[in-house]
Amino acid sequence: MGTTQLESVQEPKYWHLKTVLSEALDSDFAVGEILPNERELAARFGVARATLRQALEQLELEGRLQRRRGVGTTVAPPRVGVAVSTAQHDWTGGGAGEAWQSADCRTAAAPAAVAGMLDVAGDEPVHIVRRIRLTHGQAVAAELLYVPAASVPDLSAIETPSGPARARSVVRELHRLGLDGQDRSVELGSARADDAKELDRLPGAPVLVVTTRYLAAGGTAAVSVATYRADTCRLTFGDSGDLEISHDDRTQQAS
Amino acid sequence: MGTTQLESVQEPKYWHLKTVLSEALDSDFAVGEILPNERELAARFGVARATLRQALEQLELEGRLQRRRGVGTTVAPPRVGVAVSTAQHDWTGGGAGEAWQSADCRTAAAPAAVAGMLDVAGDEPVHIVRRIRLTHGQAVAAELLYVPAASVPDLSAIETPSGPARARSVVRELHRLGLDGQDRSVELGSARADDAKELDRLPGAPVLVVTTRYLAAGGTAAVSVATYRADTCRLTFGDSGDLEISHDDRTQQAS
DNA sequence: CAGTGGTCTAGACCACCCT
DNA sequence: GGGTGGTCTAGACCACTGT
Repeated sequence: MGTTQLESVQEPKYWHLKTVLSEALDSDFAVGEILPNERELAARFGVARATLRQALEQLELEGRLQRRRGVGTTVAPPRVGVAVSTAQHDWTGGGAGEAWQSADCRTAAAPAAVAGMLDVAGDEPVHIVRRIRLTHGQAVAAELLYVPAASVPDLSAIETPSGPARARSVVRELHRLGLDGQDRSVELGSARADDAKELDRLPGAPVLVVTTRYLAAGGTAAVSVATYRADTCRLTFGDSGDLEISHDDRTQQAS
Repeated sequence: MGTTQLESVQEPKYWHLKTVLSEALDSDFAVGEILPNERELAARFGVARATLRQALEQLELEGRLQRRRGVGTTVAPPRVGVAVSTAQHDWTGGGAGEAWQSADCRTAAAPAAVAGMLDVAGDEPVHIVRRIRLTHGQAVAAELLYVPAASVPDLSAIETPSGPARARSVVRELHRLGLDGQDRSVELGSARADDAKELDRLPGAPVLVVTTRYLAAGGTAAVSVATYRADTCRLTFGDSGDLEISHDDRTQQAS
């Protein structure tokens, strides 16, 4: 019959929804504005809530929305550019409005994967420094810095054996070593419970895991595993001075 | 009554499931092995399929599983380290077993965000080169390389106006410019339909979006937007020679 | 064709935040 | 307490892959 097959394509509903919402966000909403709640949105678009949520999840993954339990869904600001640069390094603390905040230090065996990158046995205890990275007052990353005892020989063992003060001591001693180079890798992960708490996210939230091996005196002086909030961060690797991308670069869009 | 509250903690089922599955993968399964299907797994753990799927999704996000419609769920190999280095660059093609494969070239206006990074007007047409990055025969990244006409003045306009041959010409001309530096950023995104197809993933699959601005002769010579499969890739930024991390570093785990 | 993962529904209850 | 997002269920059907 004359049933014109409009929408002949078999595009998933949630994908189409995401596109529609994405365009609505561009035109009808300001940053920080709160959206109608999920039940109402679902009703408005004539889909089940689960389907709507699938679309919202994608938009959150792309950094366009921010959802908080008990509060609501808001339009997210553009992602923050976070420098993970080579030069102005930074176990010192970093520049401008940014900072690593040493939160704690304990001594324990490193996970096998980390022990393998350090030059230590799997069960040898190392200093484990916990740091939080703040940008504009917001926590954007949580880091575990693994430092073999051999890297900080002058560390006075008598001082406070743990806590923030100890953490700062370790970082200070480490800094005196100088730095020959570093190897770094970035991959996608999901937040462990403790990291999630520091980052004000739910466990399992997507994070960018930056693993750095610091080289000094011909060996591996330390290994850092930093988890950055993937929803709000854009990692920048400056190679020639800073740059400010006027970033309305909406990560990806439907074709 | 005497209902002992075992499992008093309020840990989501899918989270607990993920942990259990993760340990099972470590001990009972080999890379490439196929898991029981979702309906059976769900039954075996006494949960709804949707709940099981939530756990599988997380494990896939962390690169531990690979799911293919019509086939099944298999245990994924460790992530591939993909060099996104500073030195041996690489609009030339790259080293060893790796390569960018120029697939196509067309001329059109760049998206607003890209035009802003280039020094061109939003509606000025630029060369858009499509390239695919192969590693061990597998496509790991799809790239769009935006090249203003001004960057490749010697490009003979008469030659094939589009297609792979044209793409290679543009890259060759670009390479003759030399390189003063580059700014790079990495963020999480979701695959557009066309990228997803190249990467053998479904639309919306998580990808690492690497945006690079190539600097030459005091200006921006080109901008590259490359989307890497987040499930299989670990981006490496070597700063001092190569390294081979014996990487059984399982991105993240429950505490 | 049978079997797989992918999408979708219409409910329910829970954990959290605010007032 | 009322409203929000987060979890979970038990189904159904679809799209794709292999044989």
